[in-house]
Amino acid sequence: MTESPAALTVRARTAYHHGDLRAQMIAAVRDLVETHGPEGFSVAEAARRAGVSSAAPYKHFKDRAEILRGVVGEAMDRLRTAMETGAATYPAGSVEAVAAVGLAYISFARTEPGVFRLSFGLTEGHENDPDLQAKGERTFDVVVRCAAACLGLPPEDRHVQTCAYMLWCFAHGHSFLTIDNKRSTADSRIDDWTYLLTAARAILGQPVRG
Amino acid sequence: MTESPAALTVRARTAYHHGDLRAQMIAAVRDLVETHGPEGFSVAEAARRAGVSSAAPYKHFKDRAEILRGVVGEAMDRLRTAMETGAATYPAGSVEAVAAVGLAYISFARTEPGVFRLSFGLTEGHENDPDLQAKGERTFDVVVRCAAACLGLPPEDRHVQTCAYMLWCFAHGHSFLTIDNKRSTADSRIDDWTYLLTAARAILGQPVRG
DNA sequence: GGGGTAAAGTTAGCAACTCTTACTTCCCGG
DNA sequence: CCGGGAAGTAAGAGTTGCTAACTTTACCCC
Repeated sequence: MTESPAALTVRARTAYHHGDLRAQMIAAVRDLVETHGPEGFSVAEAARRAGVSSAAPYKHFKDRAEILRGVVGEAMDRLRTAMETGAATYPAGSVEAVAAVGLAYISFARTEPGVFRLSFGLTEGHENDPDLQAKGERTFDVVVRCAAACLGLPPEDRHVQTCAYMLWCFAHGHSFLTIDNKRSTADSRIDDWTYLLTAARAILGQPVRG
Repeated sequence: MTESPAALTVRARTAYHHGDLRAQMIAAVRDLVETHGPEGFSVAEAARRAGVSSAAPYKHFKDRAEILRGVVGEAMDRLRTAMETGAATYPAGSVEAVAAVGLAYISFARTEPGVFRLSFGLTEGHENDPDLQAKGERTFDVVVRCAAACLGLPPEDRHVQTCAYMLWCFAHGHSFLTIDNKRSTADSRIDDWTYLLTAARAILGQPVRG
């Protein structure tokens, strides 16, 4: 907050002895969750990896659940930007742009299944966190805007909202079923892009009702 | 108690001291998972509820994960029968029958979110269990048969498989987003039935491609 | 009935984990 | 240079997963 060595002070405020343990904990947890599954994570092990005592993390996080929330919050940000850049690679208003958003979603789930599961499947206490809920809404807005552009309707339109939600359902379900290995071998032969494009066309091609 | 007829002997084989601890453990775990979330379950607490020592469950289950697998297996059976009876309430081949299957799926998720999450979201070691995988396939077959009847094609048809999978994705995603409280208030105003019927029409109404 | 056997339960205990408390170390502003 | 506070440590309470060694119980066969 003091302005003398502006940028450095801000960094030093959180760095200190160790060098921003908060960020390093989140990184360590991400790694653990990815390699050992969302359950196979412990504060103790993450602290060990960060090279600090097992009590140190509690100076930065209230409890275990808050660490998870930190990881999820950071993941949500990355997911949203991935979706936005995905949409930007196709003409605004095209079905392809919608499918690209879904592809970004599924790619995230594929490359970081642990964190993805953590973000959605688990309810270790972050199910009603207002901060994360807000981030979730912002992420959903990306889908809404793309659907609106594609349908030529304002984002507030009820039909747009419904379609966007249906698209989200589809991508979400597909992501989970894929990383949970629940798909039969027959399903796995078709690639994500075909699936997404087909779904987007099916859902957005519907007549406006109600 | 000592009757020595065959039927009683079979029961006594599993009953014994306590009265089928295996089943009581599964019931206790179901209850715990439902009230405290999928994470907030411990073998110790479940044993406490069943009125036995914390080591007793290990006479029936290899480890914690096997207990979970037991719960999931039992849940899968109930889910499948619910889906089958759902389909049976509408004329075979109707879109409504397909939607009813989805409704059974979502209703299960709504009434038993903990067990549902346990069955799908978590990967505590049951992700590759062949027994559960087989049960999963049988459950999916219900969707496939309904979709086939609706499309007037054999269940082995590629298009049927794809449509069934898409329907599953939708129901699965909708279930998770609902129980995870990820839906915006706008979405929650539409009921499950309308959603499902719309989705089924959109997906099954697609032209046969490939 | 009386013993052998195996299932089902017990207590005791280890290692690991979460989180708290009390103490130490280090940086920074006045 | 010194006091305050942030960031760390060590030690410990309490819970958990699971194992080992033991006891109790019901059944089978003679």
